[in-house]
Amino acid sequence: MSQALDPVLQVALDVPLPRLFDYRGSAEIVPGSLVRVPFGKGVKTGVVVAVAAQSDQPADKLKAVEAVLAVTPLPSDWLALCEFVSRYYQHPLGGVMSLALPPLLRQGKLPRKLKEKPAGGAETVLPVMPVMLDEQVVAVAAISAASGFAPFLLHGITGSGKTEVYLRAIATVLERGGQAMMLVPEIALTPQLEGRVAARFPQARIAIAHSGVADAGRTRGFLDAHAGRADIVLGTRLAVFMPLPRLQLIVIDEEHDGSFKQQEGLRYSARDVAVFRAKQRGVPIVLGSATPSLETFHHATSGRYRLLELTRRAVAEAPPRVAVVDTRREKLQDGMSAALLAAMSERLQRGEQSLIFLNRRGYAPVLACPACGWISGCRRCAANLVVHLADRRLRCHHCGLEAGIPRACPDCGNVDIHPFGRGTQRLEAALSERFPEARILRIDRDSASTPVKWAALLDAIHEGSADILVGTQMLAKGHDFPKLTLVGVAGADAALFAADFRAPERLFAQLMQVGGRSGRAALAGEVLIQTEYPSHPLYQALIAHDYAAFAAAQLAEREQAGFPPYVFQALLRAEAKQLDDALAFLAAARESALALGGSVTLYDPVPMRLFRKMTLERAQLLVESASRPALQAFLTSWVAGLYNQKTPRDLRWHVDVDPLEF
DNA sequence: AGCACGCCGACT
DNA sequence: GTCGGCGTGCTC
Repeated sequence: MSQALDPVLQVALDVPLPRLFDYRGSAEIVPGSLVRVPFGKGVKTGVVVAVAAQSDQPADKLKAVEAVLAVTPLPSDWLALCEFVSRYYQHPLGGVMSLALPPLLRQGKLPRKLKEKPAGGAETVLPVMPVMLDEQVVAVAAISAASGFAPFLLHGITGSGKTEVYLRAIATVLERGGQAMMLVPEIALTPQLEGRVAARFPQARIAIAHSGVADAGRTRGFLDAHAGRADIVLGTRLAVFMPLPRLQLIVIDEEHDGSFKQQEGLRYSARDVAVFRAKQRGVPIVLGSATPSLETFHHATSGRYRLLELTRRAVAEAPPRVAVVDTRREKLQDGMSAALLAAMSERLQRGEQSLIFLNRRGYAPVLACPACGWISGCRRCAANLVVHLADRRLRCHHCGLEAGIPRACPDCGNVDIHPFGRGTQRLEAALSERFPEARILRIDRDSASTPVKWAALLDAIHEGSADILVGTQMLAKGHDFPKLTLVGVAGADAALFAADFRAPERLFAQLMQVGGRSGRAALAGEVLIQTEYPSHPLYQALIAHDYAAFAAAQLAEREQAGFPPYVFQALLRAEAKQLDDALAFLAAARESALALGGSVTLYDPVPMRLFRKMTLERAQLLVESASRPALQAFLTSWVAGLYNQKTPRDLRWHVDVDPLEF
């Protein structure tokens, strides 16, 4: 009799099904509780999402909750955040929560008893507060004066002191007894930032949240934030899910960076989720960048976000001089123009450093047979194996497949096969021939494969034991190289006319960023871009250091062509053993979408650019709408239908809302 | 996703 | 005669 009065708990479980599971509970279990429940054969950990008087399920199917974890129930705003993410990205709620919870809680465990860490160091050293420029003062004042939801774009050129603005805004929040959350794109950037934050706020308790933090530490950080013990949460995209009862400020550094978007599983954008969260909690959010994403810049110019500009360098005298080298009429020597070589030799004589930046993706050399046209392809992917001379191996960058370098062409037996394509290794060899006295350092995935190797490379650069650096995107981020005064850029033109409409945006950001590596100390910097399109607006904007002009031109093009941010997109992707199966699934999904109606545009299913990965054939279907709510409403009913229809066993599908990569 | 149940081949 | 292949179906 009393059983019928037991409350029904709706529990989110980490199973790939878009629904909750009902259990019999007891009156003291509230939403937000973590519970252990019997599920199928075993036991799972779940989150109580709601409590109801009765269930849609027949009473005899309901099982009872086995245990309640001794954790303060998660607050309703955290549940609402997960529910929003689940709805927006069309991902089961249990899966969202599983990602949002730290590893131990996910498994239903608790970390070992917390050591009470004394708040603040014993000897309190007063932090050094740099003097700010007027623009920084204005920005800090605007952020600190904001009340309620207030999104800011902090657009500041490299070296203009964005971090100082963040720190001052955080200081205000801490003085008011609030918590602050700061997200950065990469794990590699957190240690140095952590040091800087800790030095500035010796009294504050800081929780670090990224995938490199050990399970117990991450779980403790989560509980510290949840209990209000942590004052500052610092981390990568997953930190956006930390529960923060006293949240008063969110900072997203390098907001344009693509790594805020997860590219597998739950494909969420931590930046966009953070904006939702700021709105939900009614707090200011600062999106900082030297090269904002066009989405964010569009919001800023249309008045949805408030624009704060830092136009002056706080740390160095002048921004680097940017110039183009017209390579149309010139015979390049190993890919380098006479002007670039001359500039490099000048730096050598002066004892300064040069950096040659190879932009083009897939610059890596493949093995090719000139006799029959054979190329070293990957068995599992629609990609080529890349030659790694360091350990004389061929490697696939998509699936990790490795092979030795064959002596002869496997197709025709020709022994004269060799790497094709100008990679960093080739360039390094050419440079050491040309500048035999120079100490050359190559920085790529091979030479910086581990954090230790990477740190050693950075040390070498810092202490000046290298004259010429050769590298790819890795070098663009985060680090100051005081002796670097020349950046040469090769192979950038491909991005100007790429099929990917975001390629120019990325190129601009990258060149701006890599240019910012030069001349950050007392020495003036110079950037030389080799190009066959010297008058291209993108390069002209770089020369003029005019992000706004570039962004305006790009936005005009996007609007004209009907690309984001003027249209909203989602992709349905499918992968199967046979490409035809993936395409057939998408074609059927398209038919069901047409039956639903709604103001969306449905494109044809097409194989993905990397149409085979890990032996699976992949295809995708693009959906667009000029209206975000219309797209969302459509996706909700469409995806519900996809879950209900039975799909072949070996076919996997997922939705990518606001995709960055096609 | 797991993990069951459920019918057809090569093994002690 | 069984062990076991992975095809379908369910999990409150």
